Amino acid sequence: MNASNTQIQMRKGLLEFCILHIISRGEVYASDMIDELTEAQMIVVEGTLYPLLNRLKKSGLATYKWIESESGPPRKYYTITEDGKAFLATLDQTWESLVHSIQFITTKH
Amino acid sequence: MNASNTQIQMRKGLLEFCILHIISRGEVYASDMIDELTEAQMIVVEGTLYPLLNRLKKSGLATYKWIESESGPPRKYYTITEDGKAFLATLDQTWESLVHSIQFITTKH
DNA sequence: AACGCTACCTTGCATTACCAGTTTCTAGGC
DNA sequence: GCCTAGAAACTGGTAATGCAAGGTAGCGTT
Repeated sequence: MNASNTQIQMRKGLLEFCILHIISRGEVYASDMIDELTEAQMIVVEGTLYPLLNRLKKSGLATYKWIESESGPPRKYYTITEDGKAFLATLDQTWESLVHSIQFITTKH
Repeated sequence: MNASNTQIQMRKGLLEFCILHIISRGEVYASDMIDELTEAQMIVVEGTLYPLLNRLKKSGLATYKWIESESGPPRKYYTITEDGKAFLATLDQTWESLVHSIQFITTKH
């Protein structure tokens, strides 16, 4: 039970939330997402991201289309679906509730 | 991939954080903790709490002593250790960082 | 002594993130 | 054409955690 492991565990499930937000703003592919997450200090590796994207696709929350690159292999550009938008709205609420709950517990005299 | 499951996943690792905060305020036993968490709208069941408390004990972050009840079997009253206080301080920082990261991602134009 | 309640604990399952690779595809040099 | 380098997507295997559904034991009441 060390701090780095706890950090990982705290982030569990929040990645899905972050990815949905990122793809809700426009078409991006995996490397773009990693860049954005890294900028926000949420380090993610490819091996984590790809299974997550496949889960989102399989659940109908996200979709993608192949777009050829000017240099290199084609890329999967992801976008959010209508179902994804609705789901994201509930996740926003869940996150708000969670923040309030933690606030309540951590600030109690 | 439904909302309730996501809710569960989002809370992963945060329970440990909450429990440490609760026992840092004084001696409590399991039912007290569940009451406090429920009041904060963090639903927890016994099967989740007891293994977590054993982990905290085994890691030296928390300790307990048996106290007899006026009505019923004796109870384990938990308190935080010095190591637990130090660990809790790092968790406070981790939580702050996490909130900032999510804030950064969810509010980006 | 039989029952119910309380408190503590255990087992099996599902989910998720990480690590360490592998495969596929394109571009460019020989 | 052939080979290498690099980018992009993907794939087991492992570890950690929460949940559901139980089980065990002590205490008081009837």
